[in-house]
Amino acid sequence: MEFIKEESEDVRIKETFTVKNEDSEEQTDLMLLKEESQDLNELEEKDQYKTQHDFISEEKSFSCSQTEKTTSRKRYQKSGTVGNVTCHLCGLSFRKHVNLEVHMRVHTRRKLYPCQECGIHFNRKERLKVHMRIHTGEKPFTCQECGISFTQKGHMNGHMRVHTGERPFTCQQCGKCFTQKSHLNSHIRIHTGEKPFKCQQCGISFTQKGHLDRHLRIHTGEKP
DNA sequence: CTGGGGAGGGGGCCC
DNA sequence: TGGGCCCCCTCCCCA
Repeated sequence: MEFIKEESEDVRIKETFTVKNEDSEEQTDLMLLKEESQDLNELEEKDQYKTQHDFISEEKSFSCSQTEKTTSRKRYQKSGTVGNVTCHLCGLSFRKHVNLEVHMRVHTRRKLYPCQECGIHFNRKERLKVHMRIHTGEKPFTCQECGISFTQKGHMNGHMRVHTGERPFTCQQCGKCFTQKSHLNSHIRIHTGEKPFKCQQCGISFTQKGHLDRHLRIHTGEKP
């Protein structure tokens, strides 16, 4: 599995693809097509129209999950908001040209810093440096309250809420507070009734992806 | 089965 | 360019 972990968006696309196509030979062929398409894109960056056309074809060929693409897109748009520069391949906007250049590596695969341990590529050396802590076990940030250590300072800061009791994320509907925004977002679905994660086998829907994954084990017979 | 919550991986953006 | 902050998403566990 490591070989597909080059970059998160690719992982998502390929994982979705794997679910939808069970013929491994076909997968391989299409994977090659994808590679070729990307190489083509790289070679013909100057030809905007053709490159765009290729990218659209790629989407159709691989039945990339629209929701996953949308999620990915939202993530970029959230940070990039309405920017001055736009990616001609996927339409995402960025405030600064330098951010677009970094983003373009998603399409051209110019992730220059590979992890020697697992092969994941990163667009910045510092990202790789942080990533390497997973392999080295280095956890430079230690909670002074309980001694638990973390690979990232932000994670330690989040952890500190366990001790401080701080719950900065409040549900506007019921007033319940949460330590993490993603947990609030999950909670809000209780009020909206939104259950985006649906079992294709029996139609039962879930508010959290993890709950669907757990449910799927009923069908697969998997007992971890 | 459901909802809540801790922890961790990785990306965007700012300085 | 590198460091840092903040954020999103996911995994997994517990009640």
